[in-house]
Amino acid sequence: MPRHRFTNTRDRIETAAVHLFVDKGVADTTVRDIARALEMSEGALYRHFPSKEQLVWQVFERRYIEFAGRLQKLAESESSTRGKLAAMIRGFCRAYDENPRLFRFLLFVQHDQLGKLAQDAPTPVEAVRMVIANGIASGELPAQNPDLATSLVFGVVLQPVQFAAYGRLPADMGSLCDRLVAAAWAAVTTV
Amino acid sequence: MPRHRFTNTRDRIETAAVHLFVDKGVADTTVRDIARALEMSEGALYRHFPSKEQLVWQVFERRYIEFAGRLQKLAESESSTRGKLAAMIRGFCRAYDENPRLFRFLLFVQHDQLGKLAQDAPTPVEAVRMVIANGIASGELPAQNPDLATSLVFGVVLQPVQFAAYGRLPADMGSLCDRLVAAAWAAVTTV
Amino acid sequence: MPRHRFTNTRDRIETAAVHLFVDKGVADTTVRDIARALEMSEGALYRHFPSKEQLVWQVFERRYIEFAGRLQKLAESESSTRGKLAAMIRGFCRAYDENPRLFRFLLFVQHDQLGKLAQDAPTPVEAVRMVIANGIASGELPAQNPDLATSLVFGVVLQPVQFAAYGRLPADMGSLCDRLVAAAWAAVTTV
Amino acid sequence: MPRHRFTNTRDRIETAAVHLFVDKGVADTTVRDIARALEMSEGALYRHFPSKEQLVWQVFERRYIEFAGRLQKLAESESSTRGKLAAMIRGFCRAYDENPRLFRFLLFVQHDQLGKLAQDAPTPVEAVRMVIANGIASGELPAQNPDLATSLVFGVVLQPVQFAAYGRLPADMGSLCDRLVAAAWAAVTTV
DNA sequence: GATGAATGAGAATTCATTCAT
DNA sequence: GATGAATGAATTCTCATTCAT
Repeated sequence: MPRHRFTNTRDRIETAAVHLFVDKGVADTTVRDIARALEMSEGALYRHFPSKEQLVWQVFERRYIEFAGRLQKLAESESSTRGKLAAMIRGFCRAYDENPRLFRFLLFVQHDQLGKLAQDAPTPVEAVRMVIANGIASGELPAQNPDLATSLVFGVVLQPVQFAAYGRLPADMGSLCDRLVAAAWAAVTTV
Repeated sequence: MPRHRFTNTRDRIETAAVHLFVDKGVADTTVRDIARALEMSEGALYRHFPSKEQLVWQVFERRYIEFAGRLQKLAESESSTRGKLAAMIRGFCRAYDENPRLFRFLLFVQHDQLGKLAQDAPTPVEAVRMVIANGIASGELPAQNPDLATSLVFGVVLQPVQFAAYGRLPADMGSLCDRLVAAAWAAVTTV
Repeated sequence: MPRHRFTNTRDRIETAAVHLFVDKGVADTTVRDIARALEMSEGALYRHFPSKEQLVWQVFERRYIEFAGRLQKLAESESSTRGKLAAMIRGFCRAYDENPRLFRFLLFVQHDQLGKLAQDAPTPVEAVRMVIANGIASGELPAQNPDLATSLVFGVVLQPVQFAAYGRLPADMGSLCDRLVAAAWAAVTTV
Repeated sequence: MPRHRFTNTRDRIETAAVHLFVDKGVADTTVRDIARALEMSEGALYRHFPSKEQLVWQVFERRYIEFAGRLQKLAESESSTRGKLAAMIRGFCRAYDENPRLFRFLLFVQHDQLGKLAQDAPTPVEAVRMVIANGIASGELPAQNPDLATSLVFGVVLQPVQFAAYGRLPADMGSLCDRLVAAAWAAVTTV
């Protein structure tokens, strides 16, 4: 039985790559860096992905959509708008705490990768926006620009993540979660 | 007498560079790109800055500290914590509207450049944090972690800027400003 | 299995580089020149040494110290001062005749590279100086400044090498060797 | 009356250039370096010489031939071969002590410049060689290859200069001069 | 499946030289 | 005569990718 059925090489590559991408930036991480981190030859890496660019993209796409799905599920598990938002924010915090490096990777490369997503791909932004738009429609949230409200929720959640990354806040998002829920709710209900 | 008495070459370079850096990212902007944009030889650029790295850094440092000073002044022009925060947020919106590209440049390169700032250099983060810490001390704001509160303010302001950059929100921050003030205040007063 | 099991690439590079360095000077030899001489890409060269500067240095260091060791051994094989000096001078001549280009390379780049040698690295100069200092101590040589005497020996040996390089003397040092021994001995015994 | 009739700009340039060439090497000395050393613009330098290459060459040629002439005169001032050689060696030492930097410059750039000299240009080597050839013809020197003898004289004189340049011998050649005369004579009379 | 040398297309940077003012 | 910005060619070095073994 091949060993790599359990120690999936592809996953090891992704993990090492994400690690380096976050530490040094994507552009400053060379294929050689990744190979060395894995004690593997450069050529061997190309058996697992077609190009560096594709590696970035594939990791991003998979995880980004996976995360969007998770948020979607969490929203569906609650009935009220407030409950849905709270659940999603908790999902953010948990995702960060589970794998801060991956989370930061998604944040950092967004700018370059977002444009490549299929037009109709599920995204965290869409998931949150949908909940907010429905909340406005149902009267649970005051009338307002749903995009602006969505950006406020993201800002309230992601900025603390950035601060944590720079060491200005403790690395543990879970401990801040309740406060973020409260702040986000306050922000979107105060027009 | 210099060739261009009125069109300062250094400024032209900075403007063109920032333009390209925002569009393509710093790493993907070559010195040749900048030279072409200015219809100037690559070599000529090096009369005006010693390296690409230094160009990025010098633009960042000058503008970042300049902006920090502006925020500081705005805070001092008001007496209440709420007034100070409102003035600063308006300062953010105005700065963005005056030169969205420069603002986004500062946002994008922060990550790499922040560490190079002198330890005691004034920063926007410090300016806001000081106002919040004082507000907590004076009782105008509820007791809370001032760093977390600072991050909430930044999140509420900067995330809409990002959305605007992606076209999800109108480019004009001025029109959103009052709402951002209200949201930020709500976020930092809801513990 | 390496592409060339028997034709060590590193050695081929060193040989070609030395060849060019001697012909055109180090500064006027480009990495491209070396690559072309080897029918190899420039990039490929960098697998074998980290920079042009290091290539020069590594070739110099290895050969220079190797040669110093050879001289040292030759000196030890004789008991009298005269015998030691004669053996060393024969070593010079033989080294030149074996690989005139390498010898001239060492001569030419000395000036820039000598300072990089470890303080205690064995050098040809030290080897000769030691023999002379001992000869003075034992009375085999008249009392005199050992550094000056050392320089006389080097002058008597190396200047003919230079003349040979310019074509003013036959390329074969071996044929001049006995005369050089006699001249060097005369120079250091005539105070 | 123009100032530069006395403070000849051309000479100032040559002096500064030689200084830098010896310190850093010709290739590593930029035109900008020279301009800065003279507090003069780069462009202005080009009024005084047509190219960097020509600057090197012109300094070399002028001084080299001038020096050859000096040696020639010194040889003519003596009647015996021994006297002629002694006078010339004293001329070497004096030339070095007068301007060690210039002397070392001539030594260093020889390799590249010698080939550009007119075939019949007077050189120090020719001057010495002529004296030796005549000495052999007249029987004052034993029969021998005059080129080899010439190289011995040069070696005995120039190697101590090199040692002085590296700090292995005192900078003052004059104090070594008598010894060098004796050593050179011993070397060319011992066949 | 793996290796790592080799490729080739740039990238940043330098610098002698020119030239408008 | 002087200035110094500008040019443009060259140089060192990097790196994603390929491929013979």
